[in-house]
Amino acid sequence: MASRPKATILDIAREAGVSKSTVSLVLQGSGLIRPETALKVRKAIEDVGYVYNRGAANLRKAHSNVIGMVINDLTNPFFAEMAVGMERVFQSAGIVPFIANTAENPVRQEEVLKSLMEQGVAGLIVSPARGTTPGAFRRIEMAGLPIVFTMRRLPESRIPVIAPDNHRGAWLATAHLIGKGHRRLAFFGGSSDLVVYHERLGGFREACEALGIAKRDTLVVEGETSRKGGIACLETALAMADPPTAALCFNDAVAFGVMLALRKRGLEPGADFAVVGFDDVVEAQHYMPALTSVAVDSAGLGERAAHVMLKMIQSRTTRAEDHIGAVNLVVRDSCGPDRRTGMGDAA
Amino acid sequence: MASRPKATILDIAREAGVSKSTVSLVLQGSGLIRPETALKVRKAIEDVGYVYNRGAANLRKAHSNVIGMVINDLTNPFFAEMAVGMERVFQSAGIVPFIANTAENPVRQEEVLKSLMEQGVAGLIVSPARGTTPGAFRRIEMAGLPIVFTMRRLPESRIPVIAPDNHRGAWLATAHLIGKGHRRLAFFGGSSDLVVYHERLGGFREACEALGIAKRDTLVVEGETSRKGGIACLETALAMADPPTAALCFNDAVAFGVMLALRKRGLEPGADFAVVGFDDVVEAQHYMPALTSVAVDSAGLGERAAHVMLKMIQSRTTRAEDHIGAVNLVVRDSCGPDRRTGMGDAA
DNA sequence: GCCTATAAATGGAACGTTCCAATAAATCAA
DNA sequence: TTGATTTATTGGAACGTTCCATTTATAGGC
Repeated sequence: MASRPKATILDIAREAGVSKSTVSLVLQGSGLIRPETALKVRKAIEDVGYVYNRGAANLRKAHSNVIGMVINDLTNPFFAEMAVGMERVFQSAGIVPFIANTAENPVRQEEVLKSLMEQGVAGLIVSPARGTTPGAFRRIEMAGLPIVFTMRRLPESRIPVIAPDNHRGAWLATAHLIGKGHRRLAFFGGSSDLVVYHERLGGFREACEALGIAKRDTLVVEGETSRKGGIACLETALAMADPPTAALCFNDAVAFGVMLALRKRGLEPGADFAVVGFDDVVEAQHYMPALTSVAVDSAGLGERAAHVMLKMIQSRTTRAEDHIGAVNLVVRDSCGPDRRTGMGDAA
Repeated sequence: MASRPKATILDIAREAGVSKSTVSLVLQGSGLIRPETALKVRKAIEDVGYVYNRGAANLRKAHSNVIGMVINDLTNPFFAEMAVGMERVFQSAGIVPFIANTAENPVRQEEVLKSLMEQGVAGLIVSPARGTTPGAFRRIEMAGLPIVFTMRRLPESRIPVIAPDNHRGAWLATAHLIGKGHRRLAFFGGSSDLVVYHERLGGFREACEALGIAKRDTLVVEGETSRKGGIACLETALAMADPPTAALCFNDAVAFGVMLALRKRGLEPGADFAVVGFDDVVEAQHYMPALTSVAVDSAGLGERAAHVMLKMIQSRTTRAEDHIGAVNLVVRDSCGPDRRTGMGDAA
C-alpha cells in the first residue's frame, strides 16, 4: 500500500515490451497498432495501475476535456437543475464538467476562475457573482478561452449570454395579477446591481403601465434573493399606508419567504394576498398552496449553454450569439382574485 | 482578440529582462528575490496576460491544490449544504474543491473519477453512487490517493467514512413515534443495496423491539429516495389490510413525498398520519406542516470531511479514522399522537 | 529472387514548469 | 587588498506526454 512512484507510459512500455510511442498510440485509440499488440499494452496498463497524466499530455496537444461551471449559489436548486441539463449534453460529447461555487463572493470567484484556468479547462460557463467588477473576465478573454454567461449578464460585456426572457416573464406574471383584479402591485426582492433585476422589474413596470396601473399604485421593495429576503419584503410592504394586494417576486425563494410570512401573520397566500414567483423550481408545485411561477426551463437552458460551449470549442472561436430562452407562466394556486375589488377572473 | 499563442514564463522573462528561474521564483513567492526585481516581473506578468500552467508545474512537483468532490445527487439540497461546509475549510487552506455529479450512475461515476485523477487532484471526497461495485475504488487506492467517503460506505472497504450516526438517528425518531402512541409503524424509502439503509432500518427495528412493537406491526417499503419514491411508498402502505399510522422516512425528500400524497388523499400530515424525515434539510422547517426530522448537521459533516482530507494530504497517508457525527431529533409539527390509541404524549 | 508499397513500431525533440548546482555581485573580517 | 560569506540570479536537466520523421517488418507484383 506504500504509494510507489506512480507508473508512466515508460513503465508500461517496459512491461509490455514495446516502445513508449506505441503505448501512447494505444492510449489514443489509434488504429495503427496491431490488435494483439494493443491488447498486450492494455493488459500492462491494468497490471501496473497506470493513471494517465493529462497535464503532461496537454503540454503537447493543449486540448483538455474538461470545462468549468462556475455558479454563484449552489444551494439554489435552480442551478442544480441547470447543471443536470448541461451534464446530459456534455456527457455524450465526452467532456466532463467540473462545478465550482462562488457563494456570491467576487473574491472567491476570482480564485475559482484562476484555478480553473490554470488547470487548463477547455471552456467556462459562468453565472457571475453579484458585485462582479467589469474587468473580472478580462484575463479570460485575453487568453482566448471560450466563455459563456448563464442567467446573469454583466453591464458592458460582449460575452455571450444564455438566459430566459426575463422581461417577458415578468410581463406575463404581472398581467396575470392584473387580470385577477389586483390594482396595487408590488415587486419583491432582488437588488439593482443585477442586470436581471432591471429586466424583470422592467417587465413588471411596462405591464403595469400598459394595463392601466398608475405608478403610484406600484411598490418596489429590494431585498435578498432568498426566503429570508422574501419575509423581509412582505413585512415592509404590509407596514405601508395602503399596502399592495399582490406581488411578483424576484424568484421562487423570495416567493416562498413571502408565503411563509403571510402565514405567520395569519393570512392565506392566494386568498388574502396573491404571490407569483420566478424560475419555477421543482418545489414550486409542491408548496402549500402550489406556487404560480414563471417557468424558465432550467434544464433546457443548461443544455443550450452546453451546446453553445461545444460549438465555440469546436470552431475555436470566442464569439457566440446570445440565447434568450422562452418562458411561460404556470398558473397554480397562489393567486386568487383581489377581494376588495372583487373584479378578477373567475378563479 | 485573435488568441495568440499563450505566454509562458520565458515570455515573461524576456519582457522583464530576467531569467526564467527568476520568474519561477517570483511566482512561488520566494523571498530570495530582490523586491524591485519581483515587482518588475509581476508587472510583466500582468502585461502579457500570463496564465500559470499547473499541469506543467505538477510534472515536477506533483502537488496540486485541487481536490475533487464527487456526489451522487446534486439536486439533493443536502449535498449543497455539505459542500458549503467543505468549502469553508478548504478556502482557508488555499485549496479549491471541484464538484462533479454522478447522478447515482456508477458508469458516470467511473468516468468522473477517472477524469479527476488524470487531472491530478490531491484528494477525493466521494459520496458513492448506488450500485457502486466493490472494486470501483481499487485504482484510486493503488495510486495512493487520499480518499474519504461521506454519507455512504461500501460493504467491504477500508476507506474512511464521514457520516452521521444513522442508527441512533433512526432509533431516536422511532422512539419519538412510539412515544406519541403509534403502534403500527412503517419505514419508507431507500433500498437494501445501500449500507446507510441497513443502518437506518436497523435503528428503526431495534427501537421497535426495545419498546415493545411486534415485528408484524412493522412495515418496510423500499423505494426511490425522492419525493416520487415517498408518494409511492405511502400508496403501497395505505393499500394494505391494516395500515400503519406513522412512518419514519429514509430521508426528507421521501418524507415530503409522503406528506404530498397524504394531502392528495385528503389526509392531514401530523394529525392523520405521523411522518418523520431524516437529514433535516432547510426546507424541512418551512414545509406545511413543518417536518420533524433527524438533523445530521450537513455543513458540519462537510467541514469534518474537509479536515480529515487536509490531514491525510499533509501527512501523506491514505488512512484515517471514521467519523460518526452526532445527530439529534428536531421535533416540529408532522407527528401528532395516534388517534386510535389516543395514548400519546400531550401534543 | 528483387523491388516497391503498405503496415507496424520506434526514437527524439518539444511542451512549460521546478529545482539543484553553479555563478555573479555585494558585503564583511581580517 | 584578499579570501570568506552572504545575497541574487541563472542555466540546464528532469517531469510524462505527443507527434513527426524514421526504421523495421510484412505483403504484393513481377
